[in-house]
Amino acid sequence: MAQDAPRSQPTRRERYRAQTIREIKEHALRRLAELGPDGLSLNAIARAMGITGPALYRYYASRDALIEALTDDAYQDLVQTVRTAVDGVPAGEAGNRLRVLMEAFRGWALTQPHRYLLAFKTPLTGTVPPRAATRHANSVVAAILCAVVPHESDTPARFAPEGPGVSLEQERQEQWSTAGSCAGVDGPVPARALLIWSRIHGLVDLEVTGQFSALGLDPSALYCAEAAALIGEPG
Amino acid sequence: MAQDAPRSQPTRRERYRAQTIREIKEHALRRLAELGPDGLSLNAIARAMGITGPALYRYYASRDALIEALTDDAYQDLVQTVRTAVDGVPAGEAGNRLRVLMEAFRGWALTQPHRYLLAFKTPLTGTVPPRAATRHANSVVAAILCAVVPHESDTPARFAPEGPGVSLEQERQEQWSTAGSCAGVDGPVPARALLIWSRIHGLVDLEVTGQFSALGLDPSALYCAEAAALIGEPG
DNA sequence: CCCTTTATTTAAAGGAAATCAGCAAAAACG
DNA sequence: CGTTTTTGCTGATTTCCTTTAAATAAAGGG
Repeated sequence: MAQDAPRSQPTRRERYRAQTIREIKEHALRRLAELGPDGLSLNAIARAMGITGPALYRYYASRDALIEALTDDAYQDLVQTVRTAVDGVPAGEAGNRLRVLMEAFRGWALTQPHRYLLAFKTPLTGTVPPRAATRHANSVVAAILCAVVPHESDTPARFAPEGPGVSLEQERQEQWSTAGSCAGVDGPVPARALLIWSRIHGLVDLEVTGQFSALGLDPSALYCAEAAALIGEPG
Repeated sequence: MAQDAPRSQPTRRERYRAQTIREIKEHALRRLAELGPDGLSLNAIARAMGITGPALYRYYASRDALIEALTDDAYQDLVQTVRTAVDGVPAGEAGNRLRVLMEAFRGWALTQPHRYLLAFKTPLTGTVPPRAATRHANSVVAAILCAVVPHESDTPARFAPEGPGVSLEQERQEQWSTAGSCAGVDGPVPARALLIWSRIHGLVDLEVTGQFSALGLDPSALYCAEAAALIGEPG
């Protein structure tokens, strides 16, 4: 947990270890893309890397730990991609920012569907990820909010009725100092961000899982229609 | 393949076999609900039934075959539930039909999230289900269309641009005589049904996977907002 | 009562996850 | 330089799963 190195410079070992971890993730993502989430086997990754299975357990405590790390990376990468894309559009052009947001989101998901499914297909319900889920969901909503709330705290309506809004503020300050640069996002999440998220997710998820192609049609026009609809009803 | 019995009455063996299949599915669904999709093991099912593992291979050729059967059931059940719910509302009240459609869809998904995930989170992309995917997607769209297209072929816009609209009509007549009662659904799927589907799916999927509860909020108000929005822009 | 079909079992091959004991090399320390 | 510790890895083992193949019990039909 606590790093012994005083953060002056990473030792040779640390660099080597970090590189190995990177290599493990690369192989894992490759197998994930080819074989699907169930085909992800630590043994196979090790074999592909030229080492034996148990060697990987020095880097990840279990198969689930590796999957969790990949999921974390996926959320982070998705959010980062969306953020940089949106940041390329002036804050004044709300409509264009939304369009860019949707295209960035969709593009990321379509170019690496396995990672999108890894992030959103896993039933967080139940017992699987306790805190990570909150962190991930918050990061996505924060990115959307950042993208489309024009100036500052617009917040046309609020959700999160009365009960369990406790652990939210905690999490936000514990783990989310990196989010930053989003003004007026202290209270419950504004409804507009959730609306946008659910519409984007609906389209992207149906497309990624192949439902549209099963129907024999191209959903591009639907994205345009949804973007237009969202711009038309800006809260 | 071909049934020898002339369909006059099922023999004792056939009844016994059907009951066994039902029992297998029950145990499978129970384990699916408890352990998730990856925890579904033919051996465990057999053990719970008091028989040995290989005995199940008389009923399902493989684990995937069982999953496929469960997926088929899930789609059929979902569509059936939605249809009967919507049929309880007069055809004139388009807004209420849409609301009932959304609530039926959501209710079905929330009461059995494992079946919803089984149906929609399996990456059909790639090699998994060739024809079944088309059948399933069509059944969902047909049910939505049936629910909300007011009188007959409204079809405000059309998708499926030009290319691969070949196997659609074939499938529709081969396997879809049961759909029936849907007027004006010969050509490409109207955009409105896809719009409704993607919005419902976005909300339901985020809720089922626990993203909303991870945010600490109740998405009920979002459903109302989306229903109102869809009624407000009826194409 | 025999014979065919069906249901189920045992046996076994093949693979994966996870854990343990042990070995070698690099690093850290004297 | 030499010793100790940490780190990376191997091999063996355990358990569990899927799936095939062969042997056995049960049921139905002539």
